[in-house]
Amino acid sequence: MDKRQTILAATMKLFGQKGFEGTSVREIAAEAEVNPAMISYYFGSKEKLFENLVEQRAAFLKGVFAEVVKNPTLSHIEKLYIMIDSYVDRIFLSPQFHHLLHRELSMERRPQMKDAIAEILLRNFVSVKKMIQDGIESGEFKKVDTELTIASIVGTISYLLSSEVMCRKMLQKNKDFNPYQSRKLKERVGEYLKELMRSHLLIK
Amino acid sequence: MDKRQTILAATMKLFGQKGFEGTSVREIAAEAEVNPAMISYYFGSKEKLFENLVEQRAAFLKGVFAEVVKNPTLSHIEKLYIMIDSYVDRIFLSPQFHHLLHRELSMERRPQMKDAIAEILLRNFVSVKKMIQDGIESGEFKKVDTELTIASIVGTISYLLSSEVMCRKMLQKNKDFNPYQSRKLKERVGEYLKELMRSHLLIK
DNA sequence: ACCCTAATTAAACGTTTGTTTAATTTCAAA
DNA sequence: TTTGAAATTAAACAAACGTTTAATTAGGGT
Repeated sequence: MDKRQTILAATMKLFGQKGFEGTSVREIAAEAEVNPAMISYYFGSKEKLFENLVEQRAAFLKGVFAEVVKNPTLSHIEKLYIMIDSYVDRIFLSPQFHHLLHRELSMERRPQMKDAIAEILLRNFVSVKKMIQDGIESGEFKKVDTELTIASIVGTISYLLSSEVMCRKMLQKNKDFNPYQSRKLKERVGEYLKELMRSHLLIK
Repeated sequence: MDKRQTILAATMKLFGQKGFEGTSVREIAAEAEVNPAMISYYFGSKEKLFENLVEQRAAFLKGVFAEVVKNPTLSHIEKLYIMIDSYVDRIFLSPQFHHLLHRELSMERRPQMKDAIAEILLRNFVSVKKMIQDGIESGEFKKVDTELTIASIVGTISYLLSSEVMCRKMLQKNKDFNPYQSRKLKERVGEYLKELMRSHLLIK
């Protein structure tokens, strides 16, 4: 197996759980079952390792929204449904990576990294925004605050999944309920957001 | 002046900016202009210092929602308006503390601290939930997903303010725009959320 | 079988970490 | 003025940190 990938996987796990400064290079090495020196050898430094991780994961989340926007056979609300499902899938797929990005964003260390992350998170922002504005111009949607509407979509998912403890308490679930792996919850969030957006956007 | 308070203020600033593990005791001491040993002297340890900080701030954010719910002269949507304004005020007042709490929540260190934080954040959750449910039973509100509705309110604000960089990029503002201190933005978020909740909750 | 480069290792590097120690200063009560 | 507890300090502590070094191993190309 590829040792670089093994290290990146261990890094993802530990940075996700304990954050960048909360994780030591030695911990990562132990998790990946490699010698600590291998991390410097392959990545140069802990910080470069972080950059590599974000880069790799970001490439994974390539934006496919641009195509959806252009599709002429779909109504605007149908396009939005696709985007909602896409967001829900994405965050449920790797909530820890999502946390990692937002944790980094909310801190005042490594400003260049913050810029890169904002770039990644907003990659699809433009497409969604354009789509909603098209919907408004076409008369299908009400004249809403476009930017904040997007914040509501992503923010709802993000807040709900901000931690397993929090999610369980909010939804009054018992301890063995695993929010991140619950398909039921995922569907519930998707359906809720679509209903929210219907009443928010569609002209009665 | 009270040295304990000086240290707590410095801690708030630095933990907010760089996180718990990202801030050293010596940095805090320098910021507060005290000897590093004073932190152990007054608080015992860095972790206890953190607990003291959260405790102090949490007391500051005491829940006043219970009274609002009982008030018979207000309609349910009016009660919700008050709660929305309260949330907006709260997060805009000290976004860095808000970040600090959520950062800690999203990490798997110090589980007891996580429980305490979830407790604080959900302190008003029950009141809001009850209020929405009352609104549904009285026929004023549609039968919505109560828990996720609350997640939308808090999540929207939280996501928008997740970082100054992010906020500026989302709203396409220039570099000298300070989101956290913009009264205009605060009002915009409040108005947006009220409109969102009107269309989401009120029966046409 | 030889060679060379890449991979891997244990050990050590110099810093920085949170915390403690032991000595000193401060200052109000006696 | 003396006394004693609280406050404050500089220095030192051991442990952990990210990283480097220097030596060794591995393995395909010639």
